[in-house]
Amino acid sequence: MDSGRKVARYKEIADYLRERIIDGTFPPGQPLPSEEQLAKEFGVTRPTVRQGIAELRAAGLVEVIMGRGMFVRSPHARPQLTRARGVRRDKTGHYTEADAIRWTTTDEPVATRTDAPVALADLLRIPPGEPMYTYDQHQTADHGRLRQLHRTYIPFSILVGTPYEDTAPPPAPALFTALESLGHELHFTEYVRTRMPLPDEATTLRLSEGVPLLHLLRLTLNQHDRPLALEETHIPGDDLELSYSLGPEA
Amino acid sequence: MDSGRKVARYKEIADYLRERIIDGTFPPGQPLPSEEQLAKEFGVTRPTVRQGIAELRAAGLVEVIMGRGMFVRSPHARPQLTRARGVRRDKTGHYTEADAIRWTTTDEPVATRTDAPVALADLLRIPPGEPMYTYDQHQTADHGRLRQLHRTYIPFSILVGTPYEDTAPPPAPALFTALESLGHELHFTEYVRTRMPLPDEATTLRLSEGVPLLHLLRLTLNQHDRPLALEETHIPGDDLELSYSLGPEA
DNA sequence: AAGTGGTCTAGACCACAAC
DNA sequence: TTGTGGTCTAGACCACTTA
Repeated sequence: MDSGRKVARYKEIADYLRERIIDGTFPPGQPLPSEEQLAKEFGVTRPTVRQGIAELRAAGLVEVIMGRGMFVRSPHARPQLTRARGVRRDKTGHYTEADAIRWTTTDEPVATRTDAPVALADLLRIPPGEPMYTYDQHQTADHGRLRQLHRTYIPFSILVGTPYEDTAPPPAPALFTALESLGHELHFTEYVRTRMPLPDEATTLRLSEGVPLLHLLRLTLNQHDRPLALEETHIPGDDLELSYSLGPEA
Repeated sequence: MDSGRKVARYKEIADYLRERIIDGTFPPGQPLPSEEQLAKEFGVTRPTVRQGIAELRAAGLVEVIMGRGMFVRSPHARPQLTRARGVRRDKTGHYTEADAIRWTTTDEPVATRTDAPVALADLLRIPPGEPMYTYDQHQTADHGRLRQLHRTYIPFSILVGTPYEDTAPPPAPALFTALESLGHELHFTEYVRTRMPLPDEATTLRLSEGVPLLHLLRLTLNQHDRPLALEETHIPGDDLELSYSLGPEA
């Protein structure tokens, strides 16, 4: 007979630990009881304990370090960093990022030719399969504590009849200065999505378990609302926030 | 001897399924082989198969329906909905949301009095513990397909010496019209974060496993950059994206 | 009734980290 | 060497869904 118990034993264990993590009884960084310990206390076997822990790992509430133990994370804490999203022009008219982070690109960026997949072609309002210059950059800053994957897409069709027809323009944000020199007046739309990372994304961005990523798509448009370029950025979703300034619009 | 094998059996199973989900061999909605089936094919026991599946669930790649089976989700698909973030003023000068979604609030919103926790006090630049009017709204739209949790915070100190000292102002966005009538010129800053939901958040927002949530904080400021109010919104992170328009700033 | 996933036991052996 | 988590077996029984 099992009717007396409504919740699974492993869920009781997960709830017990989660409550104390949320209410601060177990503060961030604190080592939690070992699996063996919890198994004894709750009168269950280790696999049952592990099932409970798996729930907390997937929720980003704990971090498990092999051979050392299980430690409290703090996914609800105020993020360490706020990244202002936007594009500025300095006194000389050059475009820079609003957050002024100085990225180091691992592996010098090289322009490659790719054909637009439907999802991107849609945003850029070009036919699917149309060739684009593509920069793929794995960037780090602050001594490796900040990481992001950044891609710049520029359709060939934007560049025909310009000095950049044969020599690729630079990746963003220097790209914007180049585009402006072609007579475009720029504005931008940024799209924000979130999802869990794939294993390789988790590895390159050094995401720990239960940490989602932010997926940004920034579209560059000219004064006729024609899409000129697209950037795609993948950012770790923990410990940072984005900020946008919203003026009231008429 | 285990030396010949580098990767765990359950990981092989997860990789096998993940690859085929990503490359489209198993399209969204497709039922995947049963646990029993996979156990037989890979020559392992069911718990091992389940460990592999747990990984895909946590990544939002599959959805398991009790008694029916396991089905492919599509967390990488273009979102169904784009929500333009921002605040507009219509012809009569009233403030409205840029996305023009017509929310239904379950349980009529009631202004309650709460004391500012440090995190919010910080943003509002008021002392921690200062009293605030608080509206807590669980909103749905599009026949329940859209859901969000929305909170509006207004510090008492903003309202002293105004007609709203005794009668609470309305929640946002009607709040903005009220604030403007007090002589404030408004602008806004929005902060975007992401994290995995807590169990109760997953329940109220009807999030399936492996789906992160978006956490928005929108600060209302006046012409002297004084914070007037704060809104906190929790939104499901799947199947929708936010959009922001970025003008180049000088 | 048959098929699906959900929970749990009671072990075993391994890999890694710290002492 | 000891303690930690990581992997896996070989079952058992239950709850839910569909036919």
